[in-house]
Amino acid sequence: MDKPTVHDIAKEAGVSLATVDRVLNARPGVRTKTIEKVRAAVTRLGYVRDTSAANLSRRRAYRFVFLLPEGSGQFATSLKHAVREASRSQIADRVAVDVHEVPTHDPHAIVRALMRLNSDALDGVAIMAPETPQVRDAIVRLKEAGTAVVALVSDLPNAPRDNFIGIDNNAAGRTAALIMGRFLAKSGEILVLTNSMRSRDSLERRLGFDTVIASEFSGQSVLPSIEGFEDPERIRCIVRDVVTNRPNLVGVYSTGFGTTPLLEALRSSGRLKDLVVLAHELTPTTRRALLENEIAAVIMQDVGHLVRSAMRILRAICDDIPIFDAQERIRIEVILRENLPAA
Amino acid sequence: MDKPTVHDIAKEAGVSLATVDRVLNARPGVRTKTIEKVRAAVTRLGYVRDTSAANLSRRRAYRFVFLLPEGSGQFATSLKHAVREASRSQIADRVAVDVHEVPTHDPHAIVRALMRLNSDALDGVAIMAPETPQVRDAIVRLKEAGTAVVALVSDLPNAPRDNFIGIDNNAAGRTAALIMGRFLAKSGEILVLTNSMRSRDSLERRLGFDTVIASEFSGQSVLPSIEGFEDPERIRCIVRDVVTNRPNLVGVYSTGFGTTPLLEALRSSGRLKDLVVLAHELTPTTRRALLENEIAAVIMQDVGHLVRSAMRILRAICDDIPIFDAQERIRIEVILRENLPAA
DNA sequence: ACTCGACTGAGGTACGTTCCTCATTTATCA
DNA sequence: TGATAAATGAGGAACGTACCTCAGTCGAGT
Repeated sequence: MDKPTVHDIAKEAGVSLATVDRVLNARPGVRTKTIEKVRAAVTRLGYVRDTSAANLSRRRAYRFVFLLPEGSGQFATSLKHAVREASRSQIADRVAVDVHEVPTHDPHAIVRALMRLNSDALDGVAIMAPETPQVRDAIVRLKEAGTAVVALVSDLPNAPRDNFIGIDNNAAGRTAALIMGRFLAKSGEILVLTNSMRSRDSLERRLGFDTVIASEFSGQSVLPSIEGFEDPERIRCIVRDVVTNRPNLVGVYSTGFGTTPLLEALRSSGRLKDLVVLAHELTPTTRRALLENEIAAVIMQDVGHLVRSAMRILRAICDDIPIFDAQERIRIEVILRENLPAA
Repeated sequence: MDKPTVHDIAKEAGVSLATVDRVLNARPGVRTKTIEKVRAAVTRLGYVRDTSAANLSRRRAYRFVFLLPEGSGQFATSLKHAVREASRSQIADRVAVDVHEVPTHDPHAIVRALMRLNSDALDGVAIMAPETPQVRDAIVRLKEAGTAVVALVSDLPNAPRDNFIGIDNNAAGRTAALIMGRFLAKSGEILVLTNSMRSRDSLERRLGFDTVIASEFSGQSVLPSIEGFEDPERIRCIVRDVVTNRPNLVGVYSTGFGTTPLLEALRSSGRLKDLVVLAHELTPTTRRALLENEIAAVIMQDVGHLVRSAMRILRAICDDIPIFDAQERIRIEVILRENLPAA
């Protein structure tokens, strides 16, 4: 009736506890035939290892590093905050997390940060960074040293990362397009502000957006992307320019960072209330803009979920246990003024 | 450097391990002064009890019951599925879950099911049922017997439930209204199909919906609610009637069960594609309708999250440890065709 | 000062697992 | 067939906590 333990397995298989242990932990010195006997007993009794007891016994401690974009961006800040919060919860039981900040726009700095990581004192890494050949090489090295690696927010599909934790950015762009198309009362031009076309997530969002607008809202035309490069002044400048020269502008889609200067520029142009504005990520800026009806909708991913997911997945990889996908799928959330989560 | 243990606390406080144990587990026979000393040591060292070791030691096993609406409704089915799935995950470590199904429309049956529960063999209950005085009394009894009780999906605000796990249904209705209002190209009449005005969640959704339509989309008028009472034939009938007699109908909002017959009736009327239809909960029916562009949007709550949350919260209540709110907040999710989660 | 009861200490066992050591058995090959 | 290595058994200590017993200490009231 009770959950079977290793002792039960030993009895059932007609072997000693030591042998069961050797089999369960893949230690050498057991005949294939004996291994089979133990395996059979395990399935027959439906044994599942008690992870907490196991971790207690082996004094397991997980050491994880989060490699996040440095600086004051609101999204990055909330990510860091989420990491801190998660490390104080039950999920972070027996795990020590370090956050390393790197300037995202500098590929060398990212690689340097990756190289600095000491695989001996490390069990897993969660990386949010654009993919470059050097980054890929650094990840190969980490993997070879036996470190678990997951990509966060922006995928690194050509690197041997164990997992990607984030939304399907193409679908996010498509979703934004659908909302934009249906919210727009009249047809005209749509401005897309991206972070940088080098970063995979921005690119995919733009692609998805264009596809849906083209196929379903052919009355609308999408202007070439503006790259913000995280430079507020640059963004303000360009946006002002577009607003002045494009009287036919009806919508704006901000795919990444830079929503704050964007809104500033639009606000001062006096045309903000006539435009349908969509942005990504719920930050103090976008929250306020939603409440003021300046932004129609925000596409977001739950950073708390993102971080907790990363921790659970890193643990699962370290322990070589299966990942519970349903729990880890990051949703593309659509936030309107009325379903704004409590601050 | 390492995490402090009870031994460290004992040393730090200058008392014996037994005393620390007495204090930590609120056992009698310790002077207030000594309690203080131990408490001080705990905060000074930042001690946190190792829950897995504790549970291992006390051979803790949680026995929970989920009281869910019986029958074939798609939402109820997916809830039950989520319970099964969750009980096979790490969250369900050391917990045994039972699902009891009750006919929701029969208040007596619910009460009978509640009375049948044996508090001695039970640590917690998650209930999804409309609130009636009898239900409230039964919950009072459960609480008095020391059982943890949480309300699921539909709140029981006047019963002494420990917690409500579900969305803010008023906000959900408001969100639906906002989408409806912005999606509608022309003004007209909106039909609202509810489950039953007796059930709290339907009522709140309707209220929120009306408020926002009235205040922000005054061109639209909302027809009196149709109560479906989970009777497909009845729903088909009434909907057919409304569609025929209301040429000015522009939108339909289904707040609960009954979306399948609703869509059937609308489809056969030939007017479906001209209407903006909103529904609740992602089911095979609504999923398909989204893909076919029959439904514009679905408001949903993640049932998997709901169930896992319920389990975590029930555990937390049993162990008398704080609840990690950020993780437990159930989001009002807006699902469009493009951000449909993978099946 | 003595007694009684409340408080405290010391030590043990247990939970299910890991990871030792050491002795013993079994299979394999010369 | 004996030597040798491989496989197995038996047992114990540890992880951090809970909970038990029993003996000892302390303080208050008489």
